[in-house]
Amino acid sequence: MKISELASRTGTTPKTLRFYEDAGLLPTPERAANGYRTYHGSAITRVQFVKAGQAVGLTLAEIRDLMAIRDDGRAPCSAAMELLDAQLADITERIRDLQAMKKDLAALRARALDLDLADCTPESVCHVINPGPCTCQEHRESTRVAS
Amino acid sequence: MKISELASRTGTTPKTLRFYEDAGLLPTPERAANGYRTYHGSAITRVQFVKAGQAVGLTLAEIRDLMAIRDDGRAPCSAAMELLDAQLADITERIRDLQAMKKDLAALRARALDLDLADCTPESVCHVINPGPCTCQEHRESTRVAS
DNA sequence: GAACACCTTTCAGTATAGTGGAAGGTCAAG
DNA sequence: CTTGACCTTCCACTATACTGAAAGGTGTTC
Repeated sequence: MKISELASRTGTTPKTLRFYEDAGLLPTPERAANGYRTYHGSAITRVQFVKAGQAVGLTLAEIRDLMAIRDDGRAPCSAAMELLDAQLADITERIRDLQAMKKDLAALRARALDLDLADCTPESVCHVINPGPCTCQEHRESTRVAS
Repeated sequence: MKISELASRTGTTPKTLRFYEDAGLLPTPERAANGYRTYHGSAITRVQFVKAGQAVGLTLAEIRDLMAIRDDGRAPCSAAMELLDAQLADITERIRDLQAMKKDLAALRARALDLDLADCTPESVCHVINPGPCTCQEHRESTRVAS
Protein backbone atom coordinates (compact mmCIF):
# COMPACT_ATOMS: atom_id res chain seq x y z
CA MET A 1 0.00 0.00 0.00
CA LYS A 2 1.39 3.39 -0.98
CA ILE A 3 1.01 6.49 1.11
CA SER A 4 -2.03 7.95 -0.57
CA GLU A 5 -3.92 4.70 -0.21
CA LEU A 6 -3.18 4.62 3.49
CA ALA A 7 -4.24 8.23 3.65
CA SER A 8 -7.57 7.64 1.96
CA ARG A 9 -8.22 4.51 3.98
CA THR A 10 -7.70 6.37 7.22
CA GLY A 11 -9.20 9.69 6.29
CA THR A 12 -5.95 11.62 6.37
CA THR A 13 -3.56 12.97 3.79
CA PRO A 14 -0.10 11.85 2.67
CA LYS A 15 1.27 15.05 4.14
CA THR A 16 -0.15 14.27 7.52
CA LEU A 17 1.18 10.73 7.43
CA ARG A 18 4.68 11.93 6.66
CA PHE A 19 4.30 14.42 9.45
CA TYR A 20 3.25 11.65 11.83
CA GLU A 21 6.25 9.63 10.78
CA ASP A 22 8.58 12.55 11.49
CA ALA A 23 6.86 13.03 14.82
CA GLY A 24 7.52 9.43 15.80
CA LEU A 25 3.88 8.40 15.62
CA LEU A 26 4.36 5.95 12.79
CA PRO A 27 7.32 3.61 12.40
CA THR A 28 9.57 4.25 9.42
CA PRO A 29 7.95 2.19 6.70
CA GLU A 30 9.66 -0.03 4.22
CA ARG A 31 10.56 1.50 0.91
CA ALA A 32 9.97 0.15 -2.54
CA ALA A 33 12.87 0.07 -4.97
CA ASN A 34 11.89 3.50 -6.21
CA GLY A 35 11.96 4.98 -2.73
CA TYR A 36 8.19 5.07 -2.23
CA ARG A 37 6.92 4.28 1.26
CA THR A 38 5.25 0.89 1.39
CA TYR A 39 2.78 0.21 4.17
CA HIS A 40 1.02 -2.93 5.19
CA GLY A 41 -2.31 -3.31 6.90
CA SER A 42 -1.06 -2.69 10.41
CA ALA A 43 -0.35 0.92 9.56
CA ILE A 44 -4.09 1.46 9.32
CA THR A 45 -4.55 0.43 12.92
CA ARG A 46 -1.73 2.69 13.93
CA VAL A 47 -3.30 5.68 12.31
CA GLN A 48 -6.65 4.71 13.78
CA PHE A 49 -5.04 4.65 17.19
CA VAL A 50 -3.75 8.15 16.65
CA LYS A 51 -7.22 9.27 15.69
CA ALA A 52 -8.79 7.47 18.63
CA GLY A 53 -6.37 9.22 20.95
CA GLN A 54 -7.05 12.58 19.39
CA ALA A 55 -10.78 11.98 19.67
CA VAL A 56 -10.44 11.85 23.43
CA GLY A 57 -8.23 14.92 23.49
CA LEU A 58 -4.78 13.39 23.79
CA THR A 59 -1.94 15.32 22.23
CA LEU A 60 0.23 13.72 19.60
CA ALA A 61 3.03 13.66 22.15
CA GLU A 62 0.93 11.66 24.57
CA ILE A 63 -0.16 9.30 21.84
CA ARG A 64 3.43 8.89 20.76
CA ASP A 65 4.44 8.00 24.31
CA LEU A 66 1.80 5.29 24.45
CA MET A 67 3.03 3.97 21.10
CA ALA A 68 6.57 3.95 22.44
CA ILE A 69 5.55 1.86 25.42
CA ARG A 70 3.84 -0.58 23.14
CA ASP A 71 6.80 -0.72 20.78
CA ASP A 72 8.95 -1.36 23.80
CA GLY A 73 7.11 -4.64 24.26
CA ARG A 74 4.95 -3.56 27.18
CA ALA A 75 1.21 -3.03 27.27
CA PRO A 76 0.50 0.70 27.60
CA CYS A 77 -2.81 0.11 29.32
CA SER A 78 -1.97 1.44 32.74
CA ALA A 79 -0.31 4.51 31.25
CA ALA A 80 -3.35 4.92 29.04
CA MET A 81 -5.64 4.77 32.05
CA GLU A 82 -3.61 7.46 33.77
CA LEU A 83 -3.86 9.62 30.70
CA LEU A 84 -7.59 9.06 30.51
CA ASP A 85 -7.96 10.07 34.14
CA ALA A 86 -5.81 13.15 33.69
CA GLN A 87 -7.76 13.99 30.57
CA LEU A 88 -11.06 13.61 32.38
CA ALA A 89 -9.88 15.93 35.13
CA ASP A 90 -8.60 18.42 32.58
CA ILE A 91 -11.78 18.42 30.55
CA THR A 92 -13.88 18.74 33.64
CA GLU A 93 -11.91 21.80 34.60
CA ARG A 94 -12.14 23.29 31.16
CA ILE A 95 -15.87 22.78 31.14
CA ARG A 96 -16.10 24.48 34.50
CA ASP A 97 -14.03 27.43 33.26
CA LEU A 98 -16.11 27.75 30.14
CA GLN A 99 -19.32 27.65 32.13
CA ALA A 100 -18.04 30.40 34.38
CA MET A 101 -17.13 32.44 31.31
CA LYS A 102 -20.53 31.77 29.83
CA LYS A 103 -22.17 33.00 32.99
CA ASP A 104 -20.11 36.19 32.88
CA LEU A 105 -20.98 36.68 29.24
CA ALA A 106 -24.67 36.22 29.87
CA ALA A 107 -24.54 38.67 32.76
CA LEU A 108 -22.69 41.21 30.65
CA ARG A 109 -25.22 40.78 27.90
CA ALA A 110 -28.19 41.14 30.22
CA ARG A 111 -26.69 44.25 31.77
CA ALA A 112 -25.97 45.73 28.36
CA LEU A 113 -29.64 45.57 27.45
CA ASP A 114 -30.33 48.01 30.27
CA LEU A 115 -27.65 50.45 29.19
CA ASP A 116 -28.31 53.49 27.15
CA LEU A 117 -26.18 53.77 24.05
CA ALA A 118 -25.83 57.48 24.70
CA ASP A 119 -24.16 56.70 28.01
CA CYS A 120 -21.32 54.91 26.31
CA THR A 121 -18.41 57.27 26.65
CA PRO A 122 -14.92 56.90 25.30
CA GLU A 123 -13.48 56.61 28.79
CA SER A 124 -14.15 52.91 29.07
CA VAL A 125 -13.89 52.27 25.31
CA CYS A 126 -17.21 50.44 25.52
CA HIS A 127 -19.45 50.20 28.54
CA VAL A 128 -20.89 46.93 27.29
CA ILE A 129 -17.63 45.16 27.93
CA ASN A 130 -15.74 47.47 30.26
CA PRO A 131 -17.99 48.61 33.11
CA GLY A 132 -15.65 51.00 34.92
CA PRO A 133 -15.16 54.47 33.42
CA CYS A 134 -11.98 56.44 33.78
CA THR A 135 -12.62 59.80 35.29
CA CYS A 136 -9.19 61.32 35.16
CA GLN A 137 -8.92 64.74 33.59
CA GLU A 138 -6.01 64.07 31.28
CA HIS A 139 -7.94 61.19 29.82
CA ARG A 140 -10.88 63.32 28.89
CA GLU A 141 -8.48 65.65 27.17
CA SER A 142 -6.67 62.98 25.26
CA THR A 143 -9.58 60.90 24.08
CA ARG A 144 -11.84 63.66 22.94
CA VAL A 145 -13.55 62.52 19.81
CA ALA A 146 -11.87 64.00 16.76
CA SER A 147 -14.77 64.39 14.36
CA MET B 1 3.83 57.25 33.84
CA LYS B 2 6.50 55.01 32.36
CA ILE B 3 5.86 51.61 30.92
CA SER B 4 6.68 49.50 33.95
CA GLU B 5 4.38 51.56 36.12
CA LEU B 6 1.54 51.02 33.66
CA ALA B 7 2.44 47.37 33.62
CA SER B 8 2.35 46.96 37.37
CA ARG B 9 -0.83 49.00 37.64
CA THR B 10 -2.60 46.76 35.16
CA GLY B 11 -1.06 43.44 36.08
CA THR B 12 0.85 43.02 32.85
CA THR B 13 4.48 43.40 31.83
CA PRO B 14 6.29 46.04 29.78
CA LYS B 15 6.88 43.40 27.14
CA THR B 16 3.21 42.69 26.83
CA LEU B 17 2.37 46.37 26.61
CA ARG B 18 4.83 46.90 23.77
CA PHE B 19 3.35 43.86 22.12
CA TYR B 20 -0.15 45.33 22.47
CA GLU B 21 1.08 48.56 20.98
CA ASP B 22 2.53 46.72 17.99
CA ALA B 23 -0.72 44.82 17.65
CA GLY B 24 -2.70 48.04 17.49
CA LEU B 25 -4.36 47.55 20.86
CA LEU B 26 -2.81 50.59 22.42
CA PRO B 27 -2.28 53.94 20.71
CA THR B 28 1.30 54.97 20.17
CA PRO B 29 2.13 56.81 23.36
CA GLU B 30 3.98 60.06 23.70
CA ARG B 31 7.68 59.86 24.22
CA ALA B 32 9.78 61.67 26.76
CA ALA B 33 12.88 63.50 25.58
CA ASN B 34 14.91 60.37 26.21
CA GLY B 35 12.63 58.24 24.06
CA TYR B 36 10.81 56.54 26.93
CA ARG B 37 7.11 55.88 26.44
CA THR B 38 5.00 58.21 28.57
CA TYR B 39 1.47 57.13 29.40
CA HIS B 40 -1.28 58.96 31.14
CA GLY B 41 -4.12 57.53 33.15
CA SER B 42 -6.34 56.64 30.20
CA ALA B 43 -3.91 53.96 29.19
CA ILE B 44 -4.92 52.05 32.30
CA THR B 45 -8.51 51.90 31.12
CA ARG B 46 -7.36 50.77 27.73
CA VAL B 47 -5.41 47.89 29.14
CA GLN B 48 -8.30 47.05 31.43
CA PHE B 49 -10.56 46.94 28.42
CA VAL B 50 -8.21 44.49 26.77
CA LYS B 51 -8.28 42.33 29.87
CA ALA B 52 -12.06 42.60 30.16
CA GLY B 53 -12.37 41.45 26.57
CA GLN B 54 -9.99 38.57 27.10
CA ALA B 55 -11.88 37.55 30.21
CA VAL B 56 -14.95 36.89 28.11
CA GLY B 57 -12.94 35.04 25.51
CA LEU B 58 -12.51 37.70 22.84
CA THR B 59 -9.36 37.51 20.78
CA LEU B 60 -6.97 40.43 20.65
CA ALA B 61 -8.05 40.98 17.06
CA GLU B 62 -11.69 41.33 18.11
CA ILE B 63 -10.77 43.65 20.94
CA ARG B 64 -8.66 45.70 18.57
CA ASP B 65 -11.58 46.02 16.20
CA LEU B 66 -13.78 47.35 18.98
CA MET B 67 -11.05 49.82 19.92
CA ALA B 68 -10.82 50.92 16.31
CA ILE B 69 -14.54 51.65 16.21
CA ARG B 70 -14.24 53.69 19.37
CA ASP B 71 -11.20 55.54 18.05
CA ASP B 72 -13.18 56.24 14.94
CA GLY B 73 -15.55 58.29 17.07
CA ARG B 74 -18.38 55.79 17.18
CA ALA B 75 -19.65 53.80 20.11
CA PRO B 76 -18.73 50.15 19.62
CA CYS B 77 -21.64 48.92 21.70
CA SER B 78 -23.66 47.25 18.97
CA ALA B 79 -20.56 45.57 17.58
CA ALA B 80 -19.71 44.52 21.11
CA MET B 81 -23.14 43.01 21.55
CA GLU B 82 -22.75 41.02 18.38
CA LEU B 83 -19.42 39.75 19.58
CA LEU B 84 -20.91 38.80 22.92
CA ASP B 85 -23.67 36.88 21.19
CA ALA B 86 -21.24 35.13 18.87
CA GLN B 87 -19.04 34.36 21.83
CA LEU B 88 -21.95 32.93 23.77
CA ALA B 89 -22.86 30.68 20.87
CA ASP B 90 -19.26 29.62 20.45
CA ILE B 91 -18.75 28.84 24.11
CA THR B 92 -21.99 26.95 24.27
CA GLU B 93 -20.82 24.81 21.40
CA ARG B 94 -17.43 24.24 22.92
CA ILE B 95 -19.01 23.19 26.17
CA ARG B 96 -21.21 20.78 24.29
CA ASP B 97 -18.21 19.32 22.45
CA LEU B 98 -16.25 18.95 25.64
CA GLN B 99 -19.15 17.28 27.35
CA ALA B 100 -19.44 14.81 24.50
CA MET B 101 -15.73 14.13 24.76
CA LYS B 102 -16.04 13.72 28.49
CA LYS B 103 -18.79 11.20 28.01
CA ASP B 104 -16.63 9.24 25.58
CA LEU B 105 -13.74 9.36 27.97
CA ALA B 106 -15.83 8.13 30.86
CA ALA B 107 -17.23 5.31 28.74
CA LEU B 108 -13.74 4.33 27.64
CA ARG B 109 -12.58 4.36 31.21
CA ALA B 110 -15.49 2.28 32.45
CA ARG B 111 -14.99 -0.22 29.68
CA ALA B 112 -11.27 -0.42 30.41
CA LEU B 113 -11.95 -1.54 33.97
CA ASP B 114 -13.59 -4.65 32.58
CA LEU B 115 -10.73 -5.46 30.28
CA ASP B 116 -8.03 -7.93 31.09
CA LEU B 117 -4.53 -6.58 30.75
CA ALA B 118 -3.44 -9.88 29.25
CA ASP B 119 -5.89 -9.33 26.42
CA CYS B 120 -4.11 -6.18 25.31
CA THR B 121 -2.37 -7.19 22.16
CA PRO B 122 -0.08 -5.14 19.98
CA GLU B 123 -2.58 -5.16 17.14
CA SER B 124 -4.54 -2.23 18.46
CA VAL B 125 -1.55 -0.63 20.26
CA CYS B 126 -3.73 -0.38 23.34
CA HIS B 127 -7.18 -1.82 23.78
CA VAL B 128 -8.00 0.81 26.38
CA ILE B 129 -8.00 3.51 23.78
CA ASN B 130 -8.33 1.67 20.50
CA PRO B 131 -11.12 -0.90 20.66
CA GLY B 132 -10.80 -2.52 17.27
CA PRO B 133 -7.95 -4.99 16.80
CA CYS B 134 -6.20 -5.56 13.51
CA THR B 135 -6.35 -9.17 12.52
CA CYS B 136 -4.30 -9.14 9.37
CA GLN B 137 -1.50 -11.66 9.17
CA GLU B 138 1.25 -9.34 8.02
CA HIS B 139 0.57 -7.19 11.03
CA ARG B 140 1.10 -10.02 13.44
CA GLU B 141 4.38 -10.74 11.72
CA SER B 142 5.60 -7.20 11.79
CA THR B 143 4.64 -6.22 15.30
CA ARG B 144 5.84 -9.31 17.09
CA VAL B 145 7.33 -8.23 20.38
CA ALA B 146 11.10 -8.15 20.20
CA SER B 147 12.09 -9.10 23.72
C1' DG C 1 7.72 11.25 -25.81
C1' DA C 2 4.48 14.05 -23.53
C1' DA C 3 0.96 14.47 -20.21
C1' DC C 4 -0.54 13.51 -15.79
C1' DA C 5 -0.78 11.52 -11.36
C1' DC C 6 1.88 10.17 -7.94
C1' DC C 7 6.06 9.99 -5.06
C1' DT C 8 10.33 12.16 -2.74
C1' DT C 9 12.73 15.91 0.15
C1' DT C 10 13.24 20.34 2.47
C1' DC C 11 11.96 24.76 3.99
C1' DA C 12 8.73 27.86 5.40
C1' DG C 13 4.30 29.42 7.00
C1' DT C 14 -0.43 29.19 9.53
C1' DA C 15 -2.83 30.69 14.05
C1' DT C 16 -2.52 32.84 19.00
C1' DA C 17 -0.57 35.60 22.63
C1' DG C 18 2.94 36.49 24.09
C1' DT C 19 8.26 35.43 26.05
C1' DG C 20 13.46 35.51 25.90
C1' DG C 21 17.52 37.50 24.91
C1' DA C 22 20.98 40.51 22.87
C1' DA C 23 22.86 45.01 22.27
C1' DG C 24 22.71 49.40 23.53
C1' DG C 25 20.98 54.13 25.76
C1' DT C 26 19.51 56.69 30.31
C1' DC C 27 19.26 57.99 34.93
C1' DA C 28 19.76 58.25 39.99
C1' DA C 29 22.42 56.74 43.99
C1' DG C 30 26.65 56.00 46.33
C1' DC D 1 32.75 56.64 37.96
C1' DT D 2 30.53 52.62 38.49
C1' DT D 3 26.60 49.89 39.68
C1' DG D 4 21.97 48.73 39.01
C1' DA D 5 17.52 49.51 37.46
C1' DC D 6 15.24 51.12 33.95
C1' DC D 7 14.32 52.03 28.98
C1' DT D 8 14.87 51.27 23.70
C1' DT D 9 14.84 48.19 19.36
C1' DC D 10 14.87 43.95 16.89
C1' DC D 11 14.96 39.14 16.05
C1' DA D 12 13.87 34.72 17.32
C1' DC D 13 11.35 31.37 19.70
C1' DT D 14 7.44 28.87 22.52
C1' DA D 15 3.39 25.42 21.78
C1' DT D 16 0.28 22.47 18.57
C1' DA D 17 -0.88 20.08 14.42
C1' DC D 18 -0.50 20.54 10.49
C1' DT D 19 -0.36 22.85 5.41
C1' DG D 20 1.80 24.97 1.20
C1' DA D 21 5.07 25.28 -2.08
C1' DA D 22 9.22 24.40 -4.52
C1' DA D 23 12.06 21.29 -7.09
C1' DG D 24 12.73 17.04 -8.63
C1' DG D 25 12.06 11.64 -9.56
C1' DT D 26 8.71 7.69 -11.09
C1' DG D 27 5.23 5.23 -13.50
C1' DT D 28 1.36 4.60 -16.51
C1' DT D 29 -1.20 5.86 -20.49
C1' DC D 30 -2.04 7.74 -25.03
